[in-house]
Amino acid sequence: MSNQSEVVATAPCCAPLVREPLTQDWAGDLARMFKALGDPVRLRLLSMVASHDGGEACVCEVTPAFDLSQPTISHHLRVLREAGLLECERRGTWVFYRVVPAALAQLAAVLGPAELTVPAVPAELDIADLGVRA
Amino acid sequence: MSNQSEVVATAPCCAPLVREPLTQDWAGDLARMFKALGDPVRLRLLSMVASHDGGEACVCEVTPAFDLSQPTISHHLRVLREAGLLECERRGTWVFYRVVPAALAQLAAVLGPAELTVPAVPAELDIADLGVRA
DNA sequence: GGACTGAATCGATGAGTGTCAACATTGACG
DNA sequence: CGTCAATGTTGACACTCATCGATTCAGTCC
Repeated sequence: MSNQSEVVATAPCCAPLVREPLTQDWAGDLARMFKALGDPVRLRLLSMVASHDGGEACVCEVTPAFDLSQPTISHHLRVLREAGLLECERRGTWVFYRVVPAALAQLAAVLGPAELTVPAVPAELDIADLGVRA
Repeated sequence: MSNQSEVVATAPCCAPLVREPLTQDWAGDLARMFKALGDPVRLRLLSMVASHDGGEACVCEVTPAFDLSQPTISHHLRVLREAGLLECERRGTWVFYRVVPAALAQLAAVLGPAELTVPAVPAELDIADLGVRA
């Protein structure tokens, strides 16, 4: 609704990935994180945790959303945790997961025309546009 | 007080992934792209192409950087191409690859400026460090 | 303490993936 | 034409991964 206009097209120098070839070590680290995201179930898990109230969710809250067994969900959560994208904390009987913002920020920064340099305006940049333009 | 912090407070919506649970379809599409990035070789390939002069590079220019056979490199390039992250064009004997900026932008946007998700202490979150380090 | 609930781990299995050697294809150049 | 160099494709193999059932571990409540 509001004028999102041409806010996006900033950042002349941009993502490290575009600026110079990745080192082998760095590519390995990043690949481990991207690989963790390379599964629809894990992506949805991450999103559900991130968008849940308080930025955290317990396993029993996210499990019913999938047609998968509890061990499988637990496995995927572990993959995300070992990739550094999620962290967990036991509270009584339940285990709560929440995202690690810095990890997501790192990935976004590597990929993208970093919105980091954008001042204030980008309330909503329409990803829908970017997506459907195949 | 007129800097980011206030904007952050008034802009609760940020990355789609954090704002609401991903739909199954969307997660599938995104996962296919992330999976393509989930390999160190492919990440380096993408980076080498993106950072090459003119934003494009031919296979013979990137292949020597790896201890892999040429068919293997070709395979990885194809995976990146089918994921929509690269596009290629034949020019004489050579085939030049270049990145699809919109695809990278989409992924970066989905992951989102996690900066916005941390309302309290945005100043101390040094994303630049995360990016360029090492 | 004993029974119950939520979550992680283990072992197995079928599907998927990275890699290579061998072959096919495309275009350049005598 | 015919040959050569640059890429893509195919088939095969080993290895990884997603998934499940069964089991185990951690806490709570009676």
